[in-house]
Amino acid sequence: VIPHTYLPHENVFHEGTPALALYCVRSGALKLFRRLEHGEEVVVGVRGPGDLLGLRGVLAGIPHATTATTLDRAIVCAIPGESFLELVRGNPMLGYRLLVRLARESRLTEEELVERNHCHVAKRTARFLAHQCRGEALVISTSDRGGLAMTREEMARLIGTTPETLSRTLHGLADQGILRLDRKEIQVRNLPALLKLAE
Amino acid sequence: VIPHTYLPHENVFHEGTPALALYCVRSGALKLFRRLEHGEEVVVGVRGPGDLLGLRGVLAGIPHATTATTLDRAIVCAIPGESFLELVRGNPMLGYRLLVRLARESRLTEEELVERNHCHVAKRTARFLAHQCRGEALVISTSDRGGLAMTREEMARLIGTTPETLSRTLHGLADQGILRLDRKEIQVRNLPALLKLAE
DNA sequence: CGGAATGTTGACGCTACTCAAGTCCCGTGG
DNA sequence: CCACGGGACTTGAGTAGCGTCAACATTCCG
Repeated sequence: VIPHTYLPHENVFHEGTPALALYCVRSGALKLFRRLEHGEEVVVGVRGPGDLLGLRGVLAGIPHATTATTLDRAIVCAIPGESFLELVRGNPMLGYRLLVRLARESRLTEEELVERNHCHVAKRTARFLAHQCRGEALVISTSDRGGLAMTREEMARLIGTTPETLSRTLHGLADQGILRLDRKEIQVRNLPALLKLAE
Repeated sequence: VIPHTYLPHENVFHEGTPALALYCVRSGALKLFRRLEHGEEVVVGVRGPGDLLGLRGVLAGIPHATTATTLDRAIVCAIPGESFLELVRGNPMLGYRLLVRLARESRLTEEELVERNHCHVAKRTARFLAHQCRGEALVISTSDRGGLAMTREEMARLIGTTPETLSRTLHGLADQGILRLDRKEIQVRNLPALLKLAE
């Protein structure tokens, strides 16, 4: 119940630590990821305003499965786990609504992960870009208008690939006239085509 | 609340159909899978006794995301969705326990899917085999003792690969003396080594 | 201005899929 | 009983997609 402002690239909680609290995103965006033995970072999802983080750990009484890191400036409220659990136990209607929410969320996560297994990088990239520029045409990269500021490295990880492959993919899209690449900015020139690639 | 016995390879419910009921597995095993545009079948999980199927669809009031098909003979109880929801609404403790269960389940699913993205076929195969022969040494294939009866095709789909690749992988393990392959049966000759591959 | 971080590009290799022969097993029917 | 046919399984050759490594260009920033 205590809002806190995080800077970009701060951890809200860390994989493997006890789930002592749950977090409610007020503004900004965060990524949830796991780290493999290899050290590689696997992004499991991106969350924004209205989303709850760490819910499953708190409910199941197990450590957080993922690390939550801010993508940009974000305001996040921490809710102590114990008092939250008491609240839920004392408030059936809240419990029910959480149940519905968790069911929905769980399905979405499953969908995303299955998609990541079976879609090519080009499609995932198109989807990512389409999702960033909701209806509009400007996205990303050390610019501060419209989209997030992020490096190719970060973008690649969100999409689930490497910077090299992402670079090739983006330039491929640019060659088709779908994007316009300028080191600081990715401009969508042909949204319908992008959406078609994203299917 | 009506138990029903299914034969192997019967569908309990089908992806895309309204989630009118939820199902409780009494005995046997089922696979949950999605079908992609391509027509390809993606197995999302395997469920056994004590597991609930279709929970998320019923709770969220959306169609089933997956198809549930029996792997062998299975007894499954159907619980009408509406009466289940009323039961949950009228029974906070039940709701709370479901919440915990869903949280756990959701995490396990996530883990499995992430693993599938990032482990090689050999490792996933080893894991599958190790999971089948819980501590013992015999598994699978038109035999009826110990494991399930299934074709290479089915096994491949559960592991998330093709029959050809699975065949090569199995014979690779056999060459290392870890397995003994006989058309009707896969025999584990070196369980520790198998477990080490499965990590 | 120089060094570091970031982005781009090329060459290469690896994993696993696809396609296409086979081979083996089994049940069927002559 | 044997020949046959079909399905499951195996094996090989070819290939696609993408990651890795390395060289290079560019920008940022002290």
